[in-house]
Amino acid sequence: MTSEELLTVLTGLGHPLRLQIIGELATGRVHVSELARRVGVSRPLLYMHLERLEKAGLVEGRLELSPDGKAMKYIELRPFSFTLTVSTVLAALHADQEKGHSRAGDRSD
Amino acid sequence: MTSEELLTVLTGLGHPLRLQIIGELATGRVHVSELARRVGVSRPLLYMHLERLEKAGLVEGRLELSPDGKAMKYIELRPFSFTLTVSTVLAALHADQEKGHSRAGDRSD
DNA sequence: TTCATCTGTAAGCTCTGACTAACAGATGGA
DNA sequence: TCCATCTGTTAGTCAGAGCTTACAGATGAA
Repeated sequence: MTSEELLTVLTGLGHPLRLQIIGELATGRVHVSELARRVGVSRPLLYMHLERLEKAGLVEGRLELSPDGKAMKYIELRPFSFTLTVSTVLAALHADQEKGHSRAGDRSD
Repeated sequence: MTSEELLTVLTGLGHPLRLQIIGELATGRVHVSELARRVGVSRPLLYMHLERLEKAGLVEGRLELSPDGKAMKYIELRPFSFTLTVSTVLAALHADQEKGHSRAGDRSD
């Protein structure tokens, strides 16, 4: 795991609303509009946060057809487990060098 | 651990430069000016990042006198270990309610 | 005294993450 | 038809994290 991937997870979880979203999804999958109502935010805003969670691989969206024929996008939690220690960080920084990234913040692609 | 504390750690680690700082400190304590040189940033900027790391409890600063009488602020890593799972998040959200932190979307059941 | 090093902070700029308002398209039902 | 629901996107505002420049004070050595 590179530091870039690690950072995607860290900053992905690093927002109160996104923690709340994780909390809501813990009990089962929910479609977007319903989720927006539950956490009390607008849909466009929710989309933005979901995008970050999805990029971090913490959440997954699936478009389905409801019984009454309406398109519904269901969001579900992807089980995750990360250990945060000094070793984790060192491993990430080391993985960067293997990939040719000389420093944590470098962007060559 | 409340979600606020969890977020302090997540956003505390959630920056490339701060990961790099952790990496530098892993081999041993370093004083501020030297650390700034190693990670290649200005001292004022480093102070800002150190402040965040310190608030998250990941790092500790100690002012000491060098052999030649100069004041030196040594930064050292505080060993940490956090597990990031859905349960962690749920526990944090639960801890919030115990503390009476109410939000807009809170349920009272 | 002057220089080089260390400490610490304040003022300001920039850029992006966070957020709102408004749009456009599709479906089922009254 | 019109209304209610769902989907998705764009344009724009705003606040704060991130960063730079500049300051001020202390020490030891030349």
